[in-house]
Amino acid sequence: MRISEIAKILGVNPKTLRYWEEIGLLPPPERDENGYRIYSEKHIKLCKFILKAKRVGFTLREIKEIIQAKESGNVCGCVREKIKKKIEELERRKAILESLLAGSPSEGEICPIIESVA
Amino acid sequence: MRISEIAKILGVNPKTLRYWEEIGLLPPPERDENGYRIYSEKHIKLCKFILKAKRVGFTLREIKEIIQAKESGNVCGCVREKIKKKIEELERRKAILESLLAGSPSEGEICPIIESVA
DNA sequence: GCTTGCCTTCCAGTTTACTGGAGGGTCTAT
DNA sequence: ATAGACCCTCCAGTAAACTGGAAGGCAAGC
Repeated sequence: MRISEIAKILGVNPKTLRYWEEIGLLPPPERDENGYRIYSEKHIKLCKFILKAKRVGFTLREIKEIIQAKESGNVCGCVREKIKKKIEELERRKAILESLLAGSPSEGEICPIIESVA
Repeated sequence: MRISEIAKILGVNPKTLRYWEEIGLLPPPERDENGYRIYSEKHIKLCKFILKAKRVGFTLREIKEIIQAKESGNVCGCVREKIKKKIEELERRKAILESLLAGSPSEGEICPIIESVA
């Protein structure tokens, strides 16, 4: 399938796919005799993974590392480590946010954040 | 106190403080007769708030909005809304990450993420 | 008096993840 | 045969949040 078709399925701009290819995130697809990129189901799966990984906060660099780890075999430990660290980071953030929300006992009276600023 | 002093206290680059001032995040401090910026305790508090807000994932633009909301009075609702949305976002991310980790039943055998890719 | 170490402004570069446009080729329908 | 919708490459720009460097001012110490 051609670039705009897969882009539509994934809900991304075709340029984004070329960009991912350019930075080595996406393996270069076959080309037809016109030089048009021809993508396969494998690409769709990989792109969906990339989008998912992006949604949870991995950078393209990190995603690339995960994909490369897969290719060289030694994967799970590395990936699990990354994910656990992300979760810890999210929990830290959440705790701070909740502490800000919880700051004022009489709900909605004075904003604890702004209090802590002023 | 001068720029490098406050920068040291906060653990940031003096350039960062000038940048924050430039984008209107930090109110311009007084200047001494040489034109040097002179910061007060108020600036330290505000900067600490900024750093905290950054740590939990607010952008400088959002932080600026919060600070401006404070100045115009109508604050708490807006800030609480923002925080709740951030928390929801974090929870969504966390759920996805945990689903990835939970994917393989026999701990450490096959990486569910990579499985879902290949 | 000269170096050192601050400070100033201004301009320019960095990273990440795209996005847009120019300039040009190809295929299909009318 | 010509318009429209694709595709290609390449170059350049965007946004966010800095960071670096040049060029120059001031103040203290040897």
